[in-house]
Amino acid sequence: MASQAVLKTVNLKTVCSACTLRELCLPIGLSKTEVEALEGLIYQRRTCRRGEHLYRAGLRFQSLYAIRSGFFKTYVIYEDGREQVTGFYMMGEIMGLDGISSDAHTCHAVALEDCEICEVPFDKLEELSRDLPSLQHHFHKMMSREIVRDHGVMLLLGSMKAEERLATFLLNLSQRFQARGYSPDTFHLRMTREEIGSYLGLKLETVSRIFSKFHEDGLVNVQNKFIELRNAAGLKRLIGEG
Amino acid sequence: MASQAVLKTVNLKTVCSACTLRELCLPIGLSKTEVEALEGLIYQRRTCRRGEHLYRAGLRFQSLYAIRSGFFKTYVIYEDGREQVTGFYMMGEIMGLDGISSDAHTCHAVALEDCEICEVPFDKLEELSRDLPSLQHHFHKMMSREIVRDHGVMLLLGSMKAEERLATFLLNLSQRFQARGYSPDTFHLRMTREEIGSYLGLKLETVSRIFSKFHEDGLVNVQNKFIELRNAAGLKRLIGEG
DNA sequence: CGCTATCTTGAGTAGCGTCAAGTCATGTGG
DNA sequence: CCACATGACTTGACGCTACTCAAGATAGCG
Repeated sequence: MASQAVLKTVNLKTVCSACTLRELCLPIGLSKTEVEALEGLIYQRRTCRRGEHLYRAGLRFQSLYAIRSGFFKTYVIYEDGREQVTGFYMMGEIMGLDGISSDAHTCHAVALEDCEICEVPFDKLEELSRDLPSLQHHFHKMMSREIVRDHGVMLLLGSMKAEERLATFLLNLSQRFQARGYSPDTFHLRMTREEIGSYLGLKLETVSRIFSKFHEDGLVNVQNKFIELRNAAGLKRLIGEG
Repeated sequence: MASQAVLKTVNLKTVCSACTLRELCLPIGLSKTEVEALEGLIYQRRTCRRGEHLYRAGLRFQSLYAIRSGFFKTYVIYEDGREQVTGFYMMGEIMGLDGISSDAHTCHAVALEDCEICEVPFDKLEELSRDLPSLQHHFHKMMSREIVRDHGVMLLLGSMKAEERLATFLLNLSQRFQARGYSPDTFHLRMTREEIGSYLGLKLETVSRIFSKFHEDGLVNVQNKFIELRNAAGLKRLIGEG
């Protein structure tokens, strides 16, 4: 508990230029002075405890949020109460891009574990990006990447079977952990079966059953939220045969 | 044929400031001089015949495309040949935003009828938007709107039943036609049942069956591609009861 | 007018959802 | 530190939705 508090303080002092995530986050490809300018506009670095909402649909949009550590889910709620998870976000990723369209957030963002985030006021970011073409361009790339990511989810939801969806999901997580320097084969799921199911358009029982089947087939070891990929090639093959 | 050619010439001469779509397209909210600056960077206005591809996945990304008239679909193809329609685009809408992320288009765009489009070189647009904050902001809104739209499709694909999906689809088309000054109750579908099905995560037979059911229930008149909404409220009610 | 693409409709089936019961993990208060 | 409550997960039985396969009708186009 004490060591955690210390860690938190250290991290919160870190600036973009010293952040290990700068190659994944907004500063990608910026020069030293450009990164310093970007640092200057970060409104505040703060923490978000597990279960806490970072923002809610309908609230006024003012800032984007870069995740320094931790794990979030975003979701939308339809009029009749239906809930759809629209994404899982981890360190180095930017949340809140959906809010620009109408000056209000259109989805909810909740922390799935204790998190640290950098709040970036959007008007300041637009202002700065007018002076820094490379920041401007990288910001456009990040928005575009979100669109491409969503197209991938549409493909998954629209034309994959349940097993293919879960295999795709696991391989995607694996690849993102690897890009952040973690093991691609061994990781903890931060979300429940129900949240996975919502994201993949499946019921939680189906997710559970398929985890069990993958386990039996020797593709993964599953112990609750602890996942070990035993045969990533097998998972990939599973997707290609639809 | 002759009258069509004349029409085409007239339209191609039109500039943004005189375009009836300026309230839906990039010039939204720009001043007169700003719109003129935007006009200056439009690379070319050209036509695209039915069945012709405007761009293909993998090709170098250079421009965005604003639709002046006509109808497009975009789709992605997975390694194994699976095809997923990711969107239908009509006049005033911008295509190609997905290409920014990697300097290459990530999906295919094909005209579903003869079209007229304005090609906007992206580097020029970034350049100009550095000088025109309102253009910059509106461009960001358009990208964000695309993300929000995709979230809506994810909700549809992830948690709606077949009938709800088709009802949502019809109401969405209706609303977009209305926003363009056309009848919200009477329109021609430009796409096949198979393309609708791909977009909605359904098979073409299912789409056909549900059209027939809607017809029997007095919700819509369906005569091939000609659609007449007879009871929009009924369609809306149908969605709310999932 | 005939060819082809598109659409409709039917019958049978597979895959995933629903409902239900029971197990396991987590955390809290006594 | 243990007992218990609560939420999360697993597994089974059954049912329904949407898919598959197939045949025939219709529309669009040369």
